[in-house]
Amino acid sequence: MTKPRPELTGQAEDYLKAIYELERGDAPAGTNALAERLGIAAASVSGMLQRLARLGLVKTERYRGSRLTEPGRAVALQLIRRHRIIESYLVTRLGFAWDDVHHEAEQLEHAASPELIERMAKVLGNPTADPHGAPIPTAEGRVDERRFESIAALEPGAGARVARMSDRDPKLLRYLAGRGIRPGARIRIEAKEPFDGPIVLTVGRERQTLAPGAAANVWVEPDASVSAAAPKSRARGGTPKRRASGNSR
Amino acid sequence: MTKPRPELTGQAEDYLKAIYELERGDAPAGTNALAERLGIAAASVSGMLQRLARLGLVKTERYRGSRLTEPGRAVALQLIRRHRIIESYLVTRLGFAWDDVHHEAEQLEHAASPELIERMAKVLGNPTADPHGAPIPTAEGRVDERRFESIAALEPGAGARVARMSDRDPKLLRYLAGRGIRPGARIRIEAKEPFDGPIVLTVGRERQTLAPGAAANVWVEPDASVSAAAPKSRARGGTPKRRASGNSR
DNA sequence: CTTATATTTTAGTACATACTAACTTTTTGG
DNA sequence: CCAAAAAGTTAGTATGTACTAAAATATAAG
Ligand SMILES: [Mn+2]
Ligand SMILES: [Mn+2]
Ligand SMILES: [Mn+2]
Ligand SMILES: [Mn+2]
Repeated sequence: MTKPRPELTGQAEDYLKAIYELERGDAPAGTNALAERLGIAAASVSGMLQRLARLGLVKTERYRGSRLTEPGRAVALQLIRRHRIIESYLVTRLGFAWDDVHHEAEQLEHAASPELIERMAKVLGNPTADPHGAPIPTAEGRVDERRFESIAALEPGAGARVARMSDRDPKLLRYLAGRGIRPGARIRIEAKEPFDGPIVLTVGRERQTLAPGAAANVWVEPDASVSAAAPKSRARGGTPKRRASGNSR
Repeated sequence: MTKPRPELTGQAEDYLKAIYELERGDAPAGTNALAERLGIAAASVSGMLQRLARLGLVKTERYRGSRLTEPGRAVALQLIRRHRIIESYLVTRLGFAWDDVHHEAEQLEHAASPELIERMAKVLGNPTADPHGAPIPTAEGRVDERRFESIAALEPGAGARVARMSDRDPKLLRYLAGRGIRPGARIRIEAKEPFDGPIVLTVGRERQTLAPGAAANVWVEPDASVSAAAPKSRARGGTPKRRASGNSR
């Protein structure tokens, strides 16, 4: 039943992926957000969105934003599958550094055939997450879409397990990894300065301080085994904590 | 010293590779030949050649043909290196069929970074030939450029070792492999019918008949150990044997 | 030599993708 | 509710790459 969708360009694929990553349940992906994410002028994005709409891959509401149609979503998920399997393969079979594979995968994802991807996946034992903790969609397009909270959203006293981190900035990844922060790591928030101040946390048994800009790129799931420990002091600050919502970027 | 040549498109790279493969010592690559090889209209090729000339990658003599400049040749050789290492990797590490990798490599060669290629090469132990017997240029751009004779050019009685075969047509590759003809195989020409008739040859100890159209895609090096055996009957035919020249395709 | 054929280039067009500048619509803050 | 700011779109242009049809040049045949 899979229609032989007439070869999309790599560019178009990247747009679909970006929309997938930016639309948030009810909220469609904004043109400016897409433009920034893709490093392309907003005007150009407008144009491309119209083409994608014409192809039935996105639904655009003028001046309001865009969301994927079902076919568009399917394309995006396949691309994401390719990306994440490639990343996994490069790290585990070819010795790439985990902070360095994103860029390579960004290119290869458009050139790798489904056969290649399935062969890689098989060699790897059909992994379900990439090196950065991101879930890998199945060949049928199913994917774990749970959203996690970022470290920046946790309150002092909270314990958590790092589930996933953004792979887009190698420098940031290296910085975080150097502090022991990587998928699977257990952390506990010790203190949090107001006004977007630094976050003090324990990683393993090291105490670390993290800028909220960095913390926003690390998503965690609650971890009861660590949680109960520290004193649940009322958050002291002034700024009303806006729940820094799930896994953007 | 390597100027940061401003990212060529994959298309442009493929043109350069095609020119490399089609120019023959003195003879420049013809526009029509390029067009056929690339599956593109001759008029379009004319246009691209002008752009490549403007970039200093080819030298075109109007109405006469094109040849690579030194920089152009360097680009072509790097592309060929990527192509052949990818083919080798896919066959030996990912279980691809050797008659099936060409198409995949044709895409990946434009997306794979030098780092990826060198990592693959290392894992493979820096191979010097791809699965079809084609030599792999070094990272510095050195390559074995010997030309071999095709089976079609051999006289009855001649013994030879298969050095290399065209990888462009999977069906043909499967056909030939099914007859034991693959790089390294030892053969001997038993008879050759005139007027482009079939070629009778021994592969291992099997006797095979081969159409000249197929034989033209297999290149061999002389093998003295087999050569002396059969009776060197004078070629019987009428057609003056035009030396079917080296490794085209 | 001269013409017919083969090869190659030019002209004109199209599509994908990008840009900047100018304009329109929506959102926000007073 | 309204003006300013933010977000998004349109207009006009550019580049890469392709096409077909027509013209130019080179080569082969008589
Ligand atoms: Mn990409
Ligand atoms: Mn990743
Ligand atoms: Mn190619
Ligand atoms: Mn090959």
